[in-house]
Amino acid sequence: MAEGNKIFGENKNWDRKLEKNTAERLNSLRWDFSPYSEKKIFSIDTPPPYTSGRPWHLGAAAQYSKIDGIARSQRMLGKEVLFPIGMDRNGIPVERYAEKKHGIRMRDTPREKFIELCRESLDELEKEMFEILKSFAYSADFDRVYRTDSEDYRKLTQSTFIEMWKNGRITRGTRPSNYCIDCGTTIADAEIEYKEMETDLIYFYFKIKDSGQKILVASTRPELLGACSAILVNPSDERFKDVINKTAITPLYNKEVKIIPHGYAKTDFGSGAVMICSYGDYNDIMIIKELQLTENIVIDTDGKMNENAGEKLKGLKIKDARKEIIDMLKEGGYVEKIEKIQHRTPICDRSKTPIEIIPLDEYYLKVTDIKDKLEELANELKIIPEQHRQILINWLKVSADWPISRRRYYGTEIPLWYCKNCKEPYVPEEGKYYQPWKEKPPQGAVCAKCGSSEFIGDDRTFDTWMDSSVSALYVTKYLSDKNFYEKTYPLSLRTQGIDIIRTWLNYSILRCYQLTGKLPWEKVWIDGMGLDEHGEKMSKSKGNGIDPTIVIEKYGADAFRFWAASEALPGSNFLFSESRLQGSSKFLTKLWNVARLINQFGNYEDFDETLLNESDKWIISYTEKLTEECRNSYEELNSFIPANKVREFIWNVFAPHYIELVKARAYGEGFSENEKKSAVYTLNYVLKRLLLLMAPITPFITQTLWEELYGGESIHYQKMPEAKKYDGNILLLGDKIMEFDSGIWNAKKEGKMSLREAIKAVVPPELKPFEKDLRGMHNISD
RNA sequence: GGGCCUAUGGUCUAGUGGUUAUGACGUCUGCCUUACACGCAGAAGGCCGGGAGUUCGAAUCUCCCUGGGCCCACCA
Repeated sequence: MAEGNKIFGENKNWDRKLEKNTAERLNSLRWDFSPYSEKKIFSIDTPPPYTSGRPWHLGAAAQYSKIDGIARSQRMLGKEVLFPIGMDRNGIPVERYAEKKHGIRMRDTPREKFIELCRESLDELEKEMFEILKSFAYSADFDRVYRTDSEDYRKLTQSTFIEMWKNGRITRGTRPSNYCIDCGTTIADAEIEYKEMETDLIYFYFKIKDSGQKILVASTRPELLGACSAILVNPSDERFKDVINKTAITPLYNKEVKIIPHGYAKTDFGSGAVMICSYGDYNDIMIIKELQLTENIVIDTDGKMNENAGEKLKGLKIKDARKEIIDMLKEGGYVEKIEKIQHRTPICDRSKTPIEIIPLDEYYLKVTDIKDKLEELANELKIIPEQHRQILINWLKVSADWPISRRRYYGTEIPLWYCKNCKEPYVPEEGKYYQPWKEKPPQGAVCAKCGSSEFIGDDRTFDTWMDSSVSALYVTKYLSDKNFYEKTYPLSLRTQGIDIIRTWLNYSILRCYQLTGKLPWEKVWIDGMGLDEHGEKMSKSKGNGIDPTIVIEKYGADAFRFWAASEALPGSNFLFSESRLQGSSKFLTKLWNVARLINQFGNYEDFDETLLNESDKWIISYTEKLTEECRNSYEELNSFIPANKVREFIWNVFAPHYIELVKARAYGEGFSENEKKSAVYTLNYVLKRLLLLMAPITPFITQTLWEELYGGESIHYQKMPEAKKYDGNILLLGDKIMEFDSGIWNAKKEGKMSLREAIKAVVPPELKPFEKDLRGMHNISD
């Protein structure tokens, strides 16, 4: 206590320096989870943050601080809380990061070496992320961090894949992929750049079958004419009303294609009629899928035209084929005109070559046949806030089978081999981590079809969402501990951002349902986005990301956490604002000074509550009502309400009215010993309660004040008190007290009196029980 | 371009059919009142984005428009 007084004496403001004094004790608190606890289990599936070159900006840190508030409040509400922390470490972002950092290209680097470089980067980046999390006292189980690229985790991803394979949930199909002809590989969306390039827009005619009519089509990709499977015109376009739904004949190829009315065709571009080819661009993919048109591929992976393009074009490179076919169209008299246009072209970010869309053989996870069931599950799930359910439902409605294989290096390997003789896939047993690109299949592997024992490993990896979509299974020990799994699955809660509903939420439900037949959680808590001060999403490309460490160093972690909790209701977007953050920091200083004052008076813990003064009964009733509101909100995973209610109470009621009302009594000036004790007891009663109510949101200041004033076990091991019965009538009288105070203050102000000066005033009859305190507070004379 | 969400004093936010619309930050005025000047007290500031409708009555419900956000797709 003596030391405590010293801390109070020297520090009039709460700041980062004081937080750092407490940080070590705060971060060393442990909450070991036991599935056998008698307490109610509350298990949380938290997002494993992506460990990549992507900066961990303030919006993300704010979200994690709110999630931590949920875990802390649930502990204080008496639950046994499973609060794991994972690191998502698979996939393209880290590959790109390593490429940039070392100035290398993934496919020019030996795979083994490249993986090693990725892992080094991940370890460095991960360290920084742990530091950030600990800087604001994230209270997850850091002793058991999981990593999605660990052998154990990848084993789970692979085992669940094998299980699904055996259940017939995996299919093969071709998928239009980005392909760079110069690099000779598929490229990821992240590796695509867009560049304005000048291109020829060719206007040429198709004949209409069984009539003398023609239709004029404009295309930048005439070499795909052989792949044309439909012509689209806008249904409202008067120019085409005579030919809609008729059949056109492709020039040169003489194939029949339908003229289909579709909103995708814009009346003001080109001729208004667009030909759909497999595949000119991504819209073609959408349209071909939507209208169930047949694809006809005319370009091979070497960038040359194939036999489907016809004798004259076969073997030509795309550019040459385009020239050739334009000449052929001209010769045939089909061409109306050629326009030069600026065209935003997708190009490979390395070779700067325009990308081609070419179908490749990929694995899919079946979705379409269980869409209805998934929608039913999505409706059963409790979603906070409710309004975000629609986003999930909308995606479920349009979801197709999920392509899960990727031609990348740093990811969980697809655990398959293929028979050298007959190409039949060989699937190993679950329960082991496999690396088919460098390992032989398990000993004794024999092809089920032809009996051969020679195999080639699949060198692809999974889409990263294949890993993260089973986080709910990993943290509940689906594979490794049956008892644990049964006690913890389904989990109580999934927490995540609104931006990954289509991916993480959607795929997790899909995968976990397919494997367990159940929803993975009871509730999902979906937070909004942290936006910059202009309301735009923080991102590396925009350069508007704000570094949370700088903000935390400047204003303190609790100010940051309090700001995050109090700024917006869960689910709403929140804009970064330095001045509001400052406001939070001022509030904490206010609380600090309230505690400094109360600390001076000591405490009388054994005071008999039946002897309480009326003013004290008033503020205690107020406190109980506040407790009720806060507890209810915490039960509903909402810290916005507690943060704001507590701030309003402290700043608008407790400090200006109650404390001023009883200050003289607490000092013992002109009051009996019992009256003094009653005030001091109540001041501590309320402060203690406020600290408990705020502990989940602001762990540093509450830990510090609790240590200084009340000692004993950490505040974070305490239970959130239940609200006692309170007197509604006295609360109404309290409002009158506050009105009376304002009246006096106004009168003194108008009379240019100092607040200490004596004033003549009449205390209204209903405030008689408070008269002595009021007279002391305002220095009222007769 | 498509889907969804959203719009409250200078800035942010509560409120979700019914008397004078909540609070914070900022602004202005006056105060160092033995916890706090990162404070105290007081004040100004809002046709609740625009338009139409439902209703006895709308910030609150419906439709349209406009701005913003998220995800998806990116113009033959």
